Amino acid sequence: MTVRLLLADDQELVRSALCALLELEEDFEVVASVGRGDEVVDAARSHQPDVALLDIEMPGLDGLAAAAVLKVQVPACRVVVLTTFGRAGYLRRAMEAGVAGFVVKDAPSEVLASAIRRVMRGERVVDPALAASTLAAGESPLTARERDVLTVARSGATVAEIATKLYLSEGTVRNYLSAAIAKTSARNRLDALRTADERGWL
Amino acid sequence: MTVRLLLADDQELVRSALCALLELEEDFEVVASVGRGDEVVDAARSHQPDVALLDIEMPGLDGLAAAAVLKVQVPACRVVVLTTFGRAGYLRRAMEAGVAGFVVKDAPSEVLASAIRRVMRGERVVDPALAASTLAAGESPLTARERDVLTVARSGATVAEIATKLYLSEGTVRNYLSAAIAKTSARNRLDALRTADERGWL
DNA sequence: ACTCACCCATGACAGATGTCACGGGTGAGT
DNA sequence: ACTCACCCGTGACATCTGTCATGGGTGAGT
Repeated sequence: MTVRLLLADDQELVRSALCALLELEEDFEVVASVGRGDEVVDAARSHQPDVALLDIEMPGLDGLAAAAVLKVQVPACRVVVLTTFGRAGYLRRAMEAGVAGFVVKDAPSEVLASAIRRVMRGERVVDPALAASTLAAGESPLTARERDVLTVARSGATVAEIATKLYLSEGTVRNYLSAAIAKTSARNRLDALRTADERGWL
Repeated sequence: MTVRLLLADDQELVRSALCALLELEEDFEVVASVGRGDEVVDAARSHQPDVALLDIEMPGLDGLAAAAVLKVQVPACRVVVLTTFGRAGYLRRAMEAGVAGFVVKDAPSEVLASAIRRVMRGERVVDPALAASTLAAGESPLTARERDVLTVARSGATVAEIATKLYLSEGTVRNYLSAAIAKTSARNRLDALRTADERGWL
């Protein structure tokens, strides 16, 4: 019984390389391959894969968002997220999206193959080291607004510009930034941005 | 006549996937495969590949630095840089390192194959769109010291901290930062960091 | 009803940051 | 010799940031 696979990765070369790699396994068959997040669901509907391998960084639709939609629209298709970064926030969001497996790209290829097979048996597969770091990073202490302010600040905007963009007063923006800096125990706006980003709090 | 290839990429999965992909071609043979930049030269010496495929982001030694060393130590081995980002600065540094080809990972797989074959014929291969953007970004107007200050600032350090770390006075640090901000026509330290990074000026 | 967390805002203040003008030292190129 | 670019520094100034106290409004939970 062969496993029918859907591949989604925005990097053409990586995608076709993965395809070549997986086709080497006797029991795998790649039935569809897309380069954008918003093409995942359509492809899954028409090809009915058993497992979808999704990268997170994709144009159109985030891989995790795609996973969430897939969960509803094509529930028979299980999702394995395959991404470059094992960042804490990603894992958390992935779990919330109902993902069955989470594999980082610097794992050896046997890990991916075995993850796919185990997911097919109904198991949930996550790299233990990753799970630990996610637990360590914890839930995001940032409120919605604090996140908003931080993400706008990321582009290098001044307080005044953030205020205009979010229809807030400058004082309010400063307050949110201050709160965010305190919660990340940073010294700076920049520092806060860095650590919040690292822990997947954005 | 088969082309002997050396693969270097820190992501296990991508590396073995690329290996599978390239082995599909009749005239390619992967003779070595490493995951760290500082293993490239040793592997090249012992396996004598015709072409080395190097990723840029690697632990130990930068892919471009590895290319430069290779140029001297194993001159018979041509280098093709294969990387995620087509950032302007990378291309420039690659050319300075004497690289023969530059391919981005979101190119289709035929591009990589043909690039390798063309490099074997002695040609230089660069994506035209990439070359154009590099030309547009231009040379870095930043002086060495301005770069230093910026890179330290990246970690979210304050002026005082940067000063201590670089053994400078605070005033000098402020001056350099100010100059860097002006040269990138940014509004901020953060903004300057962003744009300088984008253009490969760091 | 009451608490609590979050939203938004204002005002005030210390300290950090960015800008400017200025000066002195070095080495490379003309 | 002279220019020029870069290095490093100082001092002063305006502005931007980050912090704190304070207060009002909302909705969810007890």
